[in-house]
Amino acid sequence: MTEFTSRRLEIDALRALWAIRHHGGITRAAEALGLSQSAVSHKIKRLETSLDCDLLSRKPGAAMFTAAGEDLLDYAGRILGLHDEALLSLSKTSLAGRVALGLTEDTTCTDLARILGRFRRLHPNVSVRTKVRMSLVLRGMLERGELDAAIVQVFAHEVRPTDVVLFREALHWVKHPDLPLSQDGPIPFLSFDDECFYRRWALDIGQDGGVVLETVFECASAAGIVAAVTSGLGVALLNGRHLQPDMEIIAKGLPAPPALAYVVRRGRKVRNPALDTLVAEIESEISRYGGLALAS
Amino acid sequence: MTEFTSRRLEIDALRALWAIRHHGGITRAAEALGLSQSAVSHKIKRLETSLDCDLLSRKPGAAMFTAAGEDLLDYAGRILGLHDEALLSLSKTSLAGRVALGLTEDTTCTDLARILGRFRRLHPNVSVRTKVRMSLVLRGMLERGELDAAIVQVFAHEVRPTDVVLFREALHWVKHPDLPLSQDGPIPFLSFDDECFYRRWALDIGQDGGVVLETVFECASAAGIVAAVTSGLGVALLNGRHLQPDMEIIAKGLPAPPALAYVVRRGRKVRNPALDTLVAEIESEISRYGGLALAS
DNA sequence: GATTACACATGACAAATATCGATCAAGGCA
DNA sequence: TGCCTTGATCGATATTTGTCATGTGTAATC
Repeated sequence: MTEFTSRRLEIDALRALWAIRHHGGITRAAEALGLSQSAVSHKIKRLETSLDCDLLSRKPGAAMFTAAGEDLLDYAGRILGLHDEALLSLSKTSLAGRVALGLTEDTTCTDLARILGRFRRLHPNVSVRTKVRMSLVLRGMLERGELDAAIVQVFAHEVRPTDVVLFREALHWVKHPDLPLSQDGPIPFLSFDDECFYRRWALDIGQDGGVVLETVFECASAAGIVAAVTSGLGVALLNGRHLQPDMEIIAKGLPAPPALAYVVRRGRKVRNPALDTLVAEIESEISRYGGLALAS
Repeated sequence: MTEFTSRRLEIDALRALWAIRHHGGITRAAEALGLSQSAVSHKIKRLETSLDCDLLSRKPGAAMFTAAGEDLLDYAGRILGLHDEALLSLSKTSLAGRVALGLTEDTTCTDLARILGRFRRLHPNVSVRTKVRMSLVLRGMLERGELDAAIVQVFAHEVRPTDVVLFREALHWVKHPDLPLSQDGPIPFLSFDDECFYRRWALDIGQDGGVVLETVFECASAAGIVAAVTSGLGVALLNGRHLQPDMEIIAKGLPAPPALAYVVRRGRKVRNPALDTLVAEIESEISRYGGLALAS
C-alpha cells in the first residue's frame, strides 16, 4: 500500500525538472525557482527514487536527460500546463474586452505563445489582436495609442518602473577570428535593418568614440547577421543567444555595448481589465520560473 | 513571492477531491484512500486556503461541491489522468501481444473504459479485443479458452483466490409497496433473461424453501426490471444500485439473497504479459481508490 | 424535546519530509 | 597543475502532513 503513496509525482518536482530543461542545469534552475541548488538536486533525486529510474544522465558530454527523463518531461509539460490553467481558471472573472498586443519576432516563439493561447482559452470573450513588428515600430504604435501593450526590446537603462521585465540580455561586439580590425579605417558593420534600435546606437556612439562604422551589410533577420559574421564580412552587435563557437567577442577598441531588456510596456489607455489580467499572468509566469524561456 | 509557492495544487489533494466525488463524501473517500477522515478533511481545507475559495459547500441539501469545486474537479480529473499515465509510461516495457477481454454490460460504463483507453494508448502494439456478454456466457467463454480474462459477476462465496475483486454488491428482493405477497400461491417473479446466473439461483433456491416463483416477466436490461417492479408487476432480485425510493425491500418470506462480487477472472492461458500488465493496472487503480467507481 | 447517529470540522501533537548552508568530489579549462 | 563551475551529500532546522481526540451541526427516532 505504501507503494502508491511513494509513486506520486509532486507538482513542484515536475516544475523543477521543467526548469532544469529550460535553464539548462540544476544550479540555474534553482536560481530561477528561488530555491537553493541542493533543494533542486534533492527534488530530482526524490523523483528518481520514487520512480526507481534515472532522469538526469549526469554524464558530461551526453545529453542532460535520460530517455526516461525526456519522457517524463513531456508529461510534466502537459501536467503543469493543466495545473497552471486550473489555478488561473479559479481566479478568472469572466473577462471581456479587447487587447491589442505588439510583439517582436524574437518573442513569438517563446513561452509567450503558450501564455497567449491559454489566455484565449480562459477568456474567450476577450479578443486578443497581436501585431509582430520591430521594437522601434512597436514603441511608435504604443505612443500613438494603436496598441494597448507591447513586448519590446529596450536598453536596460531605459526600463521604466511600469515596465515588466521578461529577461535581460547582453549585447556583444563580435567578429570572425580571421577578420583583422584596422585601427584607422572604417570598421565594416553588419547591421539589422533601419528600424533596429541598437543599430542606431551603434552608429551614434560610434561617432562619439571616434570610431567610424561603415554599414556593409543589412539584414532583418538574426540568422543573416550570424552568417555574415561567420563568413568574416565584418563586425556585428549580437546578443548572447546568437553567439557561436567560431565567433570572437571584441573586448576592446569599440565602446562597450549597452545591456538590453525585453519588457512588457503598456500604452497610455486608462483602464483595461483584460490587459491587466494578461500582464498579471505573464508576470506570474515570470516569477514562477524566474524569467521567460526563449525557444531553444 | 510566497504567493506562488502557496498557489500549488497537490496531486494528493486533487485525488482526495476526486475521491470525494466518486464516493460521495469525505468519510467514504478517506476510507477508500486509506486515510483517516480528518486527514482528508484537512487536505481539502488546505486546498481551499491555498486557493482562497470554497470547494465544498457544506450546506445540507445543496450540492456537495461549489461551482469552483466542480470547476477544479474537472481539471483534477484531467491532471490525475495525465499524472497516472505518466507513472505508467515510465514503467512500460514496450508490450506487444493480444488480449481478449470479456465485459458485462454493467461494467462498460465504469472506470474500466478509461483504463482500457489508457492501456491502448500506452501499449499500441497490444491488440485488445473486448466482448460484452452476460456473466454466465463469459464464464463459458473463459472455460473454452475463447477469452484471456473477463470481468464477471459471481456469488461472493464463489470468488477464487486468483480473482481480482472490483467491488462487492448486495442483492435484494424488492417489490412495489402495494403488491401483496400471498403465502400460498406462486410469487410473480420479474427476471433477467435466461442467462442471468442469479435468476437460476432464484429458481433453484426458491424450490428448496418451499416458495414457488413464477416468472411473469423477462427482460435483459435492468431498466426494464426496475420499471416492472415499480409498476407492481411482481418481485425481483436487484442490486443496491438499482434501488428506488418507491421500492420495498422484502425482508422475510423469501430466502436471503446471496452477495455478489464483480471480479476480473483470468482464463487458463499459461503466459500473457500484456494481460498481466492490464490486470496489474486495474488492480493498481482499485487500490488507489479503494474500488472501482460505477457510472453514476 | 431529548437522544442517538452520522458526517464533518478543529486543535494538539508526532512523524515524515523539505529546505538550507556548508562541504565535498569531479570535470573542464587556462 | 590550480582554478572554477556544477552537482552530490550531510547535518540542522522548518515545514508539512497525518492521527487521535474532541467539538459542532443536522437529521432521524423515541
